[in-house]
Parts: sequence; structure tokens; C-alpha cells
Amino acid sequence: MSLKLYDTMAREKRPFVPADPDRVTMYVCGPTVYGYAHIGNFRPVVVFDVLFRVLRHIYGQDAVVYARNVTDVDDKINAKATAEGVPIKTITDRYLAAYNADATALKALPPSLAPHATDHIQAMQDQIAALIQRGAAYAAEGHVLFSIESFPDYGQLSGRPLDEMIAGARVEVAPYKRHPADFVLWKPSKPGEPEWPSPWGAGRPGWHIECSAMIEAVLGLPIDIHGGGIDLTFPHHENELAQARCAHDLPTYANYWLHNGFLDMSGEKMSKSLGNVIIPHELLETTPGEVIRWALLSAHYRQPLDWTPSLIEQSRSALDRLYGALQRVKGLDHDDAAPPAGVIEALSDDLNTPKAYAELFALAKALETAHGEGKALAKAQLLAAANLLGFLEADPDVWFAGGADDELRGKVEALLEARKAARAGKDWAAADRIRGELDAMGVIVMDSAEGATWRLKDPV
RNA sequence: GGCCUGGUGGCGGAGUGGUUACGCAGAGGACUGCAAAUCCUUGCACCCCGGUUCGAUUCCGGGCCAGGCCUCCA
Repeated sequence: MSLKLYDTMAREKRPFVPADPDRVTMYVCGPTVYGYAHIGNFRPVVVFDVLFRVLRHIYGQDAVVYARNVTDVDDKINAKATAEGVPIKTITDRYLAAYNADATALKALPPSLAPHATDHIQAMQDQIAALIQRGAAYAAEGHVLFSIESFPDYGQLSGRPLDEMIAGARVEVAPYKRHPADFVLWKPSKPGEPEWPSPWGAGRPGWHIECSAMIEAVLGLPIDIHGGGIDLTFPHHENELAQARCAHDLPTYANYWLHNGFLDMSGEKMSKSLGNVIIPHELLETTPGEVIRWALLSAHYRQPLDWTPSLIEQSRSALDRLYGALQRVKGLDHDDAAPPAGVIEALSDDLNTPKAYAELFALAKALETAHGEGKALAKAQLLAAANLLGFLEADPDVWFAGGADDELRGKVEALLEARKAARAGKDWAAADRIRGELDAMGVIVMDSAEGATWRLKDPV
């Protein structure tokens, strides 16, 4: 079994070979913390979380270093702080906490490292200084700009020839730019905005230099995997690559570039102007994080994913099915099993999560139809497989009835006792009336040879 | 205009040069006092037109349609 990943640079699936199997490095562009992240922002969070889990499974728990940055200096953050009349840190702290809480709710493991841009200003300045020294950047009117003409490979990642950059430059070009597509490495701050002293005047870093400098600072160059949304390919990743390679005259910045497809809303791009933005922070009030995670991974990560109410319902049904299988074998435990080959193979093929889902259903069926010892083993295998994807970590009873408070539980238990007595006396009318009462309470009753179990229709 | 994706059954969504994806929904059966859950069985597909081939949903060319990037963006 070997892991294959689609590399945007090579435009094909390639066998994954880390530079050092004892220290596999991965970097994913994280959030700018100026507001609640929307559902689309969390697609890379769960996608690369699965990759993180798969890599840890292959190379060892401690052999994978996964960094996801936090951009905490940005125009939007400044604007938000000004609007609320609070310090910038109040804004960034608040939304970073929310982001981390949401990521946890979506069952994403914390990354190994979460570097903050404001903690690495020096590293950014060092990289900028190296670029100037090598003639790849120039200072002008308080700005420092990267000179794309100094880098012949510019455009390689996104497949855009340099001469097209000029035609593509539809925005007004700042007069101090030598080439229309030159981009900012350092810029002056406006009054009231955060600023740091620098050899080129007080100011703050451009967006692209944050990532390339932090990668150098916390992971070292080059790295094995760089991930992010497909929209970041250009200009963000193209620029990061140019900066890092030029600063240190490197042939390679990242050995594999992975990009997740977009999430859209009924075929439309999610945007505030269309009013169709879904915020997990709010969605989590009515939908378990695991359901959202299931939905986000239900299509292959490079495909576009259409977010619809039906997708949520189907995802809930799928998890109910799997948790139901687990709930029926409560108590049957087996020593930890390795994840079955089918799931490994599916995920090793460029993270084919839909195929991995099919394997989970096959394992659930095997569990339902197994007997005796086989049942315990099947359960352990299902759990091991699901763990690789970040699913089925909850107690099935909690999954189905976790939303029920003690009062409701008491009522349900009492009614079930009464119904049991009615059924024993073959008083079907009374038994059905009680079941109707439970149904009205949102409780579904399931009889079995071992007695009745119950679940909430709509567990949160 | 440039670059790039994708068009699969009622819905979601993999995959393959000739054989079952899978899930949800539907149909029949088993089980059940009746249900629910579960199990068994089952119907439903590969945008259009050419080409290559013994054979294409799968490869090649063209077309149509949808979407993305080229500006902040996961």
C-alpha cells in the first residue's frame, strides 16, 4: 500500500515520498481571524485533518509535523476592531477561540503547530531582507515589492505565463511597481493600525510573506506538503513559492501541492452579498459536528461540493446507520484492531473519502451479520477504520440520546416500563398509546429480543 | 480574452475499456402483536456527435451545458 497524492504542480497523482520519513512536514493556510469562519473555510480543515491522520498512521504519531497558521494582522481585522472600538487583540482572540472550538467540534485534531503571524515578524523581515539582497525585491515609497521578473519560474504552479499577468492586471497598477504583477512584501501602516519598525520604514507585512516566512521559521525549507483551497493557488501560493525559493535560492519550496475544491451553495458561490453564508458556529447549535464533518468529506476533496439541507440530512442518516450498528453490540469489546486494508487503500488513493465511506458501510454490515467472536472483531475494525477518518468516537448512546436531559430520560424510562407491562399483558392498545406518547416527545422506540431501546429523532 | 475543472440512476457520489460502487429514497420478502431497527432480494445510469476498438460511460477529437481562477477569498 502506498500513498498517492494529486500534486497541483505536477498536475497528476504522484506517489508520496517524504524527504524524511521520521519528520514529515505539512503546512496548510489557516484562518484570518476577523470573524466567524464559514463552512467553506472548514473544508480544508477536515480534508487536511484526514490527511494528517493518514500520514500519522503510515509514518507514526510523532513523525508528522502539521502546521496551520493564524493570520492575526490584516486590513479586515483592523476594520473590525475600529468598528467595535476595541483593541485588535480583542478581535483576534475572540475569533481564534471560536475557530478552534468549531474545528474541535468538527473532530479535527489540533495541528502540531499554529504559528501566529504577529509572532514571526522578524522572520518575515529576514526573508524580505534576503530577497532584497538577491535582487528579487526592491523598496519603493515605504513599500517593499517582490520583482516577479527576477524569478523565471514565476507562474509555474498556477500555469500562468508571465506575459499574461500584464493582460490580466485589471486593477489599477500602483505607480511604484516596476511590473504590474509585482506584489507587496512590506507596506506602511495607516495611523492607528498595528505597525512594526523595519529597515524600510514602520509598517506591516504583506499577506504572502507571512506564510513563506512562518514555514521557514517553524518547519524549515523545503516542506513535504503544502495545502489549501484551490483559490489560493494564485496568487497566494504562487507568491509564497517565489518568495521562499528566491530568498534562499532553492529549487523546491514544497514537494507536493494539494488543493481542495470549492464548496458552493446550490451552485452559487457562497458570499455575504448573496446572503447564503453558512457559519458552523451557528449550524452547530442544531447539527452535530460529526454530521458536518461527514458532509464535508462526502465528496472527493478536489471536487466541488454543493452544500444543501439534503446533504445534512443524508449525512445524519449515514452516521445513524453506523452508530446504530455499534449500539447493538454494546459491551462486546475486542483488543484494538488495525484499520482494514480496504479503508487504507481508499484513503491512500489521493484521499478517496467516498470510497472509504463505502468501506465503512461494508464493515457495518459485516458487524450486523457477524456472530460471537466475529462480532467483537468486526466492531473493532469498524472503529479503527472510522478513527482514520475522524468518525464514531462518540458513545452510541450519547449519539442517539445525548440531547436528552435527566427529566426526559426519567419520563422515557417510566413510559417504557409501563409499555413493557402492557405488552406482557398483551394489551396492545395501551402499548401503542404509550409508543405514541413517546413519539410525540421525539423518541423512537425499537423493540428487540433483549428489550426496548430508544433514540431521539433529532439528536443534536 | 487567458488558464482550469466537471457533466454518472429520483437525490448524493465513487469508479472502470467488456463483470455489484456505496449511501439516501422506492419496491418485494423475513423478523415483529403492529411498528421501528436489522437482514435478504430488487428496479433505476453513465450530456450530444464523430473517431479508435471485437467492444467505450471509461481513450481521442468536436459540440453543448455548468462551475472555478485571472482582484480579498478555503
